[in-house]
Amino acid sequence: MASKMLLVDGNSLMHRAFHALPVMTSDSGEYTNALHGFMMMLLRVIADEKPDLCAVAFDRHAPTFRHLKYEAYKAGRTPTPDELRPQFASVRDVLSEMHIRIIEMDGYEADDILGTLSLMCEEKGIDNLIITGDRDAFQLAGPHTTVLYTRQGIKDTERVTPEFIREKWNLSPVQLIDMKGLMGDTSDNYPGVPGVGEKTAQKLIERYGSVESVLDHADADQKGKLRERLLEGRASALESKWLATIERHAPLGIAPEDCPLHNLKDGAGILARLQLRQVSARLETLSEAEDILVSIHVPEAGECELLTLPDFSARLDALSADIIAVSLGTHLCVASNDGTNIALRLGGDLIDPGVSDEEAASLLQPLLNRAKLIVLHDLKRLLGQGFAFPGAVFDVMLAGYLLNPQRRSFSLTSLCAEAQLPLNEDQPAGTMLRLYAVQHNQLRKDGMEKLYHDIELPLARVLHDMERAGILTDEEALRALSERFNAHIESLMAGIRELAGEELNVNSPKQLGTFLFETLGLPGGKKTKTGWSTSADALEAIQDEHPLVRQVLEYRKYAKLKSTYVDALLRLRDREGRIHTSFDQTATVTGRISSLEPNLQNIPVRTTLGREIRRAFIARPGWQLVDADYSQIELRVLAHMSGDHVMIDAFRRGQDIHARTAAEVYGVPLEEVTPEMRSSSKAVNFGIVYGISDFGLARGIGVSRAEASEFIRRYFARYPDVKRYLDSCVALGSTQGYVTTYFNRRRYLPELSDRSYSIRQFGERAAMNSPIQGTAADIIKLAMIRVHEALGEQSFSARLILQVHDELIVEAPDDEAQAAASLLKACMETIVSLDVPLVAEVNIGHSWYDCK
DNA sequence: TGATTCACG
DNA sequence: ACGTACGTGAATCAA
Repeated sequence: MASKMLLVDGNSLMHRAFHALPVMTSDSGEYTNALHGFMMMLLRVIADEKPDLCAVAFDRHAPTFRHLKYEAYKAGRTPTPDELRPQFASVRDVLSEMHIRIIEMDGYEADDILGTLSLMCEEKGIDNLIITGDRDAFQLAGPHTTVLYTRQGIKDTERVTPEFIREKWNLSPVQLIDMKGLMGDTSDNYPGVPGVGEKTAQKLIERYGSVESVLDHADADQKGKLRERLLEGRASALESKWLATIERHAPLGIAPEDCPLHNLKDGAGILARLQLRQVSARLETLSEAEDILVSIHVPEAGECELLTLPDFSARLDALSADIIAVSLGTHLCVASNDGTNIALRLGGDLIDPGVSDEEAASLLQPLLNRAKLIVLHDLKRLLGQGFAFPGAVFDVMLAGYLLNPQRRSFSLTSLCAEAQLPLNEDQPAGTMLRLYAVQHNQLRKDGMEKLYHDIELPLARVLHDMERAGILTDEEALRALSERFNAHIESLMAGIRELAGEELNVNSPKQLGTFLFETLGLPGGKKTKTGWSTSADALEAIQDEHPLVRQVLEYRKYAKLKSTYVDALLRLRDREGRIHTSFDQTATVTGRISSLEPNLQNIPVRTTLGREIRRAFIARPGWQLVDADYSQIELRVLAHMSGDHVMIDAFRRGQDIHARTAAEVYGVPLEEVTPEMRSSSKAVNFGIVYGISDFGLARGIGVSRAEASEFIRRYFARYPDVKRYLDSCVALGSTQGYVTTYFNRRRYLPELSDRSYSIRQFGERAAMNSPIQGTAADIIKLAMIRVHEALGEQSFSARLILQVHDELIVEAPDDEAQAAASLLKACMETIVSLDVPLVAEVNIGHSWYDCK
């Protein structure tokens, strides 16, 4: 399906609407008649024409502007009535709430802007419709351009096409300019040739083709009064023609594709405030059908040809199309929107060696360099395989993730399956182009284009650089820890065997549970789905019952540290001793990134013993680690999103938020908060972020469920806006089926309509937590992109190497460490501006352990 | 493969 | 009458 653009002359339509309707005001006294008429008109056209792109142009009244054309225009115009003027501000507000692009520019009138955009559309083959009450715009009509002319009122419209103009005047659209040059225009205050009206002008242009030609032949061909008038009016005619010509090459810096229509319904709020009931109703009807409005050009993909290396290479060289899909699997497959769809077999066997990844990369690189857009699957992976993408990229994997982060697979196969696109395993590039079209549309419809282009996609390149850089580990330190832990493990194991008096596999929860609670008959055993619980929680509760229990807990601690961390790290070091984790950008439903092989986001820190492992993460000799972490980012996000004044006040004053919470909830002055009061309040703050439940809180701080419930009640009494906000998350999640972050990242919550009570409860907690956790994730992702960019631009040798959800780690040469620390802190604290300050704490040390 | 446990934010 | 704190990944056991 092809694109379709709506181009609206804001000034012209507002004037038309104003004069067509009696003055109306809202209860608060704002004039709304022009606004009402304008919006009714606009929404009707959107409903009828179903455009997917739309822009509204306004004249800009810049007092410093001295353009001749503008002055001439202004001179002939009556001043804007006082009842209309404020409505121009309102219409801008409404349009921006509806995400409709407003364009205005010093030195250009609205019709110049529309003329420029419609020419761009013509060149790209995008059908476009210009809505205006100004007949001058007829000159813009073309093969893809129709002028929707609104007559005296606002209901009656005429579709002006080149054919219409030919029929009516027997002229081409641009010849209307010539006609206007001769006849002039009283309302726009240019004279043309005095005494020449529409009929005469039309006949002359029909015969001679242009003003210049009419004038050149006037002396010889004409006689009498007309000859005299034409000769005398020569200068005036030429100037009038120039004045009547709409500029079509204004330097807008905006392309049609930058003006997508999406989420119009976001304007509902402001329309309600302005009491535009009819407009609201029309918007609502329209929004229901909104998803069928969106369409973009889907390139046709022909049959895929399997080619030999020379043929493939020749076809690549000849390829000039602008959108190129590239897929790398068993075959290197390339498709483009000019219909090309070719494949080359990769790898192969001993008999037929085929083409290697490196050869494929160098073969493809020239195309990657010159293509306007490369569509691919998993940018970070392809960067790792040696491909470079200097230009624009669309990653269908990341788009799929944003569209629904909950799906279990983001493989090309499963993405295509969901979009109902048949995928041939050997030739996926053609299908990928179609997938791109579908996703591009959907992202726009869901309002996630900015999130995609400004956060998710650029982050893939940052993560690639971080993976490649890796972090240095100290082999000696790791070996020493391994042996030290091993000694503990062996002696604990021996002790346990002795106490148990039999061969007991402590690693087996089943064996351990049976032994403790049945063989030994210890009291107070809790059960899980499959048997006795042997979790640390359960064991701590019975540690005084038998000496073996404490030993098991101890054993578990050391075994965990050794196998999961120390030994795994030793295995995964590269030749230089660096560890390269993989960041998975599509693993979480909230928008966080995850780290695997090894997971460097769960390196121990909470216990003294575990924290020792951080001594093994070091900077190169002569370098430092610079570690910055956000302070309370999730609670700050909550304060901002809920708008709760008490919480905002606490952060603005730089107070200890848990202590302040305790003071509020216990009703004591800040100075009188005891460590115990602070500690339980801290647990409640955590609970709030997790989606509070009395049961969960009771377990968290070891009080009765009733006490926890009372605690929560008091908390919400002091933070009423937090309560309102969390409730609204659940309500919104239920009505629209999903919740969103500050940057419009989406999480669907089918759990909220599940039959099972406990699943619905889970859905509610997720509805409260996801916008908070997700917004924090968005913020640090933005900070990572900014830090990465700043380090590069300012020629630092320092590199971003790790992210741990609210913490960034940079490796920097000694002499850059201070500057890198300042840069990190500044980037992280200023990356977004919320109603509360963001605070990042920075530390420099040679090891991760030292960054505390 | 799923369940359990435990490390992190 | 039900059964929960939110989000992850790795090691291990038991089918």
